Amino acid sequence: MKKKLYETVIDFIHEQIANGSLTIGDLIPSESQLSKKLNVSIGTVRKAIDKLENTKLLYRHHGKGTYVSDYNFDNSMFNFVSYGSGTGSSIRIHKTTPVRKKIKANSEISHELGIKNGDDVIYIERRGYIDKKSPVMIEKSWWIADTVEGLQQTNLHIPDLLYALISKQFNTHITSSKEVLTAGIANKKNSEILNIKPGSPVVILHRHSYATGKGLVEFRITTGRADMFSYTTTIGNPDDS
Amino acid sequence: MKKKLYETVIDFIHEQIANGSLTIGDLIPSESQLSKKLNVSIGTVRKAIDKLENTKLLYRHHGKGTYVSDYNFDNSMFNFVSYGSGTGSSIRIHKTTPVRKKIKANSEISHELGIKNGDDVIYIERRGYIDKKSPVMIEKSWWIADTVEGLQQTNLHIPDLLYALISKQFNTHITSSKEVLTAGIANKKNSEILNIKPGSPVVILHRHSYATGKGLVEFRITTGRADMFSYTTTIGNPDDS
DNA sequence: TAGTGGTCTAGACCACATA
DNA sequence: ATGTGGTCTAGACCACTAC
Repeated sequence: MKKKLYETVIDFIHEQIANGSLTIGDLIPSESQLSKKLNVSIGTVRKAIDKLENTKLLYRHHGKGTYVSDYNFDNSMFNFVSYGSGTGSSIRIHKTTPVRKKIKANSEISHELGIKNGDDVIYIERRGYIDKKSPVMIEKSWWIADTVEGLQQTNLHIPDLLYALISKQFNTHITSSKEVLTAGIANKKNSEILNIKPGSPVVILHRHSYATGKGLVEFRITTGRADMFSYTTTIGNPDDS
Repeated sequence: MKKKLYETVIDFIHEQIANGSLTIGDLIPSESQLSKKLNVSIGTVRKAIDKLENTKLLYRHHGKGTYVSDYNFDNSMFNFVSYGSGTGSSIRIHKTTPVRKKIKANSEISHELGIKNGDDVIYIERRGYIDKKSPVMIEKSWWIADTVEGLQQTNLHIPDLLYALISKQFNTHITSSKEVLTAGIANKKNSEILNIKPGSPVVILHRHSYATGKGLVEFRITTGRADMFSYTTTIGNPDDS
């Protein structure tokens, strides 16, 4: 398949972000500048930026320019909600990473990731905290080993925003995710970790994440206290209203 | 504000669907035909169709044409899930409408809809069934009265797909919605309706819906049995992967 | 006034589907 | 071979922002 011109523009911007030339809040070069630099027409640049705006990596401000957004795939649409308020706030959760190792995929995980039983995967278990006390969420994720080889090394610091690391370190850019949310009941182990009574409701989120040019790369299960999370999303294009 | 040309194209297609000239599965006129008919350039037609494809009203098939999709805003991303399976199926739920009336908005509803306390709203209460037995969900919705005046008349049949009626009858086209989902516990009244034990987990969905040219028009609260629903969504643009 | 993104045009050429 | 959507070009003009 021939590479599309607007994809080279997308790749260029991804690269600028990955290598640190561009970071959150930065103004990217104007459309006409990119057009000259990359030798493509301005319409092609616009198409590329349209796509990146859709994925929320960039946002435009008429008359000023186009900025790198702070949109955070890691938080997904699954947000901490402060007590009593129904509005999904975007309080950032601090995460620890108690477990990380390379393992062989069992039948469930290989099925979810579309690989063969026993293939290498890198397993990461994280816990999310609002404050110093007990965690409010447990996050288990399995990565196809090839794409993030080395992530299991304990000398590699994992920041709160895992995908930012994945982008910089492994040149793997998560551009979309599919999430399925259900409600459930905490089992004994999870209730101990989350410091809630066994039988308390929890929200369970299954996520499949896809990277540019690589397809499905991660499967993740997040379990959160039902009293502390809500899930917010938008359907359709609000700009059309 | 001056009307944009591509909006006239969007309006044209909405109208064709609303008046029945186009319906689910139909091939819409080709881009060049629309371009001639509406006296706009083909690029403008493409931009309009891009937008409608984003809202999932249309989908394109290279070499064949552009079709009206069966995408259903009513079902939202909140889908019935069959027992034991974690995959969100798209089984259609049959709905009854036991309550519909024009009322004055209380403080909560007026706040949610951005209107004044005591303004007219049309209240619709519906229940969703998988089979003939007990309902699996309760749906309460409040509409700004002006936009759907007459919806409260009991001689007006409300189909399972409420938005299809709203589109045809009131020329109001829902193009986007914001949804917030939380888990909760069934109160006494709801547990009786849903035929579950009080204290059982339920999923609670708050939805704000927006229509072309009218902004926010509906606020809705849906309560469903946690054992029978999941919520599925996609973040970003899957085509980029 | 200069620079940005937003809209719109009028083509060319390519890739896919159908007959 | 014909018609469809998909990519790409090379402009024009408008609307918003900053100085």
